[in-house]
Amino acid sequence: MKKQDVTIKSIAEKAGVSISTVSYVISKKRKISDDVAKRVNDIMKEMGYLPNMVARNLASKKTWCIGLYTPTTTSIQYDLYFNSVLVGILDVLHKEGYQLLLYADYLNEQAGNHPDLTMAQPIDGALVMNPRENCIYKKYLSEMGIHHVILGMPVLPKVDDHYVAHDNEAAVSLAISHLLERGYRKPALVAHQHEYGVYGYVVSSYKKALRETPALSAKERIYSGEVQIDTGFEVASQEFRSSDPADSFIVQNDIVAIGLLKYMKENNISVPKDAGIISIGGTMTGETINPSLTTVAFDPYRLGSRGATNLLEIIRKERVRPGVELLPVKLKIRETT
Amino acid sequence: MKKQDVTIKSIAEKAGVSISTVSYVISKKRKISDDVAKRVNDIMKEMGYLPNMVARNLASKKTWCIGLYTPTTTSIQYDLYFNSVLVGILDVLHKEGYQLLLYADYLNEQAGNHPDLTMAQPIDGALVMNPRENCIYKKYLSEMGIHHVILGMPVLPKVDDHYVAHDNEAAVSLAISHLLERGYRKPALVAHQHEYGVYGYVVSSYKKALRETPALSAKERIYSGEVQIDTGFEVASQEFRSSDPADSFIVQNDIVAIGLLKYMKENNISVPKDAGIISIGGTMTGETINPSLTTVAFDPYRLGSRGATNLLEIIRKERVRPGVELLPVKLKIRETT
DNA sequence: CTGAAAGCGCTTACAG
DNA sequence: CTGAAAGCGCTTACAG
Repeated sequence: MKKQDVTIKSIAEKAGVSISTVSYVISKKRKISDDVAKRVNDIMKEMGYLPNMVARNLASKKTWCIGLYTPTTTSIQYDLYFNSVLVGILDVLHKEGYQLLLYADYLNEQAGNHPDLTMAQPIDGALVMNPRENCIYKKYLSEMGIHHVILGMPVLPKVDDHYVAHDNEAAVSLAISHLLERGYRKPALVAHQHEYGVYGYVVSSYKKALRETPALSAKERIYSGEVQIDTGFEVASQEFRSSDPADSFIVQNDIVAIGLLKYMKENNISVPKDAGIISIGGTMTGETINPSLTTVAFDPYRLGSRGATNLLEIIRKERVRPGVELLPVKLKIRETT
Repeated sequence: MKKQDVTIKSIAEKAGVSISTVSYVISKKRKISDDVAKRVNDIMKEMGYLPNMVARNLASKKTWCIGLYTPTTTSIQYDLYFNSVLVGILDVLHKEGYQLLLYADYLNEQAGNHPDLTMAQPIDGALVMNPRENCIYKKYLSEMGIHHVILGMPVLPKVDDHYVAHDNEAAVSLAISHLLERGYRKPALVAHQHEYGVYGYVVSSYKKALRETPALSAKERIYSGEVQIDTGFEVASQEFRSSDPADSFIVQNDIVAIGLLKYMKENNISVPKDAGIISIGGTMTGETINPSLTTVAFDPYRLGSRGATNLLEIIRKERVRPGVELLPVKLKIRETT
């Protein structure tokens, strides 16, 4: 008899009790006499019994699975930010006995129905990382009435959205005041693509700072692009060929900063003397490159663990009101400013 | 009626057919008359019916879930290698309609039973990344008769092990001959910890090269440690304080190389002039640091996708014999040699 | 303290 | 081409 074939029924027969008794021995939801409990437990151990979770889930209407809907695979592939978020989530779920189903965002790329949705395993709740405009997953979760928490800024936060995000507006103003202090006057902004929720916050915070700070050039220099080296390179080449180039760059990602640095090195623009760079939400990558990158640091591990914690509270009905949590950010001055 | 409450039964009633007919309309395992099929399909669409996968899985004894057992969360957190492997896996599973359950390796850290195992959702198969000696997961999978493929070298490959790995032995000899070509004579090796399967291969390949290459110093300089910056720093400080220090380092990871570089910078040891560094299986990290890191490049995306592909073949019984696949490696010369 | 039974929502032989 | 029914392996009211 293979271990997989040992069922609650075979245990019950061998122990001479009913299957409900075995079930209660396992779940401890009912008082069982000591001798029966011992006999059942011994037999379970002896036969290497492991309950079939699919059957349990079907009967109890609980899956102990959480879904994680991540950004596209291309952005996962080069960004350590994802790793820390993931680990934060795993640590919490693991402690509470939940498991993680991972979905990469193939969906928004293409129209129409998709196995990710139609064939999806039932889950008790979900985490949605950086949903884009019209995120199909988010819509699906809402329609299905599945609890979910957003990691990052929703595009248009609704009153009943639960989310955890870093305070991106504060991050931008921190970045700008640091640049100002260092003597830069013409900061450019390289934001994520506009379909991400964070775009609006970052851009408006940038515009506001330009408006309200007389010392800064009023000219808005706003770019956006994918998380890849080329994005930074392209921005730099456009900007430095303009008649009135920026003297500093705020980027939303270390990878983009690498592209900027590459262009500047090739064109003998000295950092931080001729131009400064500061990233928002930088990872270890910014620490290891040369020159090391000044950053407004986020805490992605915390983002993941807080999101998971809030989600579990919602599932357990311990948390009812929309949980909106803004995580603090912190300036780390390094060599590029 | 919430979408979640629409079942096959409610569809059947509304369409005036039996539930088996509805089931067959969905699965297409039986010829259904066009008008019935159309009526059922229309009603399903109208009511937003999505099959309950838990019930389906229980009845059909198939879960469409694959488990991924990864290394510890600490090593995930700083290593982009993991990301590429993950994306390779996801791409394949996604195409074939499988979903991924992610398990981080908390288990080997602690003794005794664990929810990861006892409460595990049933899966159709598993991928085990870099199992360590006495890996409990691997043992569990074998005992349960669950198909699995190892990503990376098993500690002691058994005849019926399926695995996909990079050719680490070839990587080491490639590294050594490159160092030799560059004029280095006293290479040190910084390997992963010995409980990982790859340790033996890397070390023996290193020893063999020293033995068989008269031009090389015969002295073995072998270190091992965790994937973190400190490891490299420590190794360098030990080595350079010895009476006969190495003139070059082969490391199994970019992160460790960063530690080496840090020590050398602080101690005015010039790279590549005074000492060379070459990594094995380097990621984008090695490309972005300064000086950029010479590496024997692996293809982690391929590792993931080949592993997943092989696993699905095994599950479908298209592959019976142990699948052992060694992936080729490729030298990328950059600035540290 | 324990058991017999209904039910979770499907799939799939069996029968026609 | 279609239906009635058994079964997947559990949980949990219901009954005693």
